[in-house]
Amino acid sequence: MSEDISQYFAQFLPIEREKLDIFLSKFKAKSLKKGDYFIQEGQVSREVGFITKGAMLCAYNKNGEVIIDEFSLDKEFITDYNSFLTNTPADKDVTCLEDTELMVISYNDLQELYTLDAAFEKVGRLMAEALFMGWQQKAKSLMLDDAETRYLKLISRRPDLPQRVPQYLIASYLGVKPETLSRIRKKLVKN
Amino acid sequence: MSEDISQYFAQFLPIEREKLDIFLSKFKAKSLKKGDYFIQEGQVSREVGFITKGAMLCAYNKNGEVIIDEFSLDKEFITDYNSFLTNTPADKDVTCLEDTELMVISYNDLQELYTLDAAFEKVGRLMAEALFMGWQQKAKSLMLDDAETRYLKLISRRPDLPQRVPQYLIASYLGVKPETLSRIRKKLVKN
DNA sequence: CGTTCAGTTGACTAAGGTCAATTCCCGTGG
DNA sequence: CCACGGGAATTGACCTTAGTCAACTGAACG
Repeated sequence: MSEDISQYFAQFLPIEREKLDIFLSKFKAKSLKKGDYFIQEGQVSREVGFITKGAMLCAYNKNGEVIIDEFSLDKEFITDYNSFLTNTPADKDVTCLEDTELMVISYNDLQELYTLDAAFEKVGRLMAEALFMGWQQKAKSLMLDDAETRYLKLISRRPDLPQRVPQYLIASYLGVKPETLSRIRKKLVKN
Repeated sequence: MSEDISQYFAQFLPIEREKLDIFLSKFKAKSLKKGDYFIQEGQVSREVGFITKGAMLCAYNKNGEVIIDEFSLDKEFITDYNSFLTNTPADKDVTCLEDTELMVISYNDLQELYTLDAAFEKVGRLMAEALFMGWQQKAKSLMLDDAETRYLKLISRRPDLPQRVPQYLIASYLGVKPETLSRIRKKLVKN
């Protein structure tokens, strides 16, 4: 629903209803089934998606091995921004862990909005800044935290994750093997 | 010199000379000595710096241990963007590895520019997008690459770095101990 | 009921960390 | 000009920790 996107923006950005409606009018609904690709490595990502319902997975492929970059659940934006912004092939896969409903906006529509009104340019800037700070936090955690700490942070940030995704994918996200995550969890319940 | 900033923007952003001059007029020169702080953990960063000459170091403090986040050399922007953008205390130190000359712009001046003209808003968006993609690349490398690969990437990206900074700081950047970097280097020359 | 696959557990291995000793480099002062 | 001192870098011996491999358990599904 468009209302979900409205609420998402309202939480961090004051924008007039009228302009918000123009913005929302550019989004189109998209339905994907569990296992479907939203973005495939090597192809250019030409749209940004907003997940209204469902769960998706960003993953790198390291010579055969799947490395989870991020889980994206309801009420989040998703794309390969690098591919989207620079019109170059994506370096990751984005797939659906569950049947997923999206609202998508195309690159061209977004650029058109930017030229239309400085308010949209500002939305773009604030979103880029927010994304940027999120990635910075992620890099910081990768530099400073061990797997156990990152596990605890992940489940506190996304408490429903263990119910929705298999544990071996969480292990991949943490950068450890499933056996190691199993041992981390065992140690945690003992304490 | 202002000209360095002009060139920096020219390389990735078309902006009219007139507007660029307004932008540049907001920058002030700042000189720091080797060892000086540009940003101190716990204090709010209220300005963005552009290094015209010198070398700086972003570092986290992990209970006493220094963890290098990034080296910043000539012709680069620098601040704790998270602190700068959200007006919250910085979570890292930024110090000078060498005597350093900067051009700095304040948060208020930057926000004023944003309201002045959509062109500035656009500059802000493009810079945020560029920063964002840089951090994404960094996180990707932290997830996928081992210390040896990250070392090779670092010295190919910044060939002069080994001459300018001690090796134990590079080890810290790579997330390994000085002994380990020494062994990595030994192995590399043998091959 | 049996197959399948995720998750757990144990034994072993390998890679990086730790600690200590030694060498190298460079600036300072005799 | 050379000797010395101190921090950086290297090297070796040992230890800790996560990875590997294999066996086993358990829940889900036909």
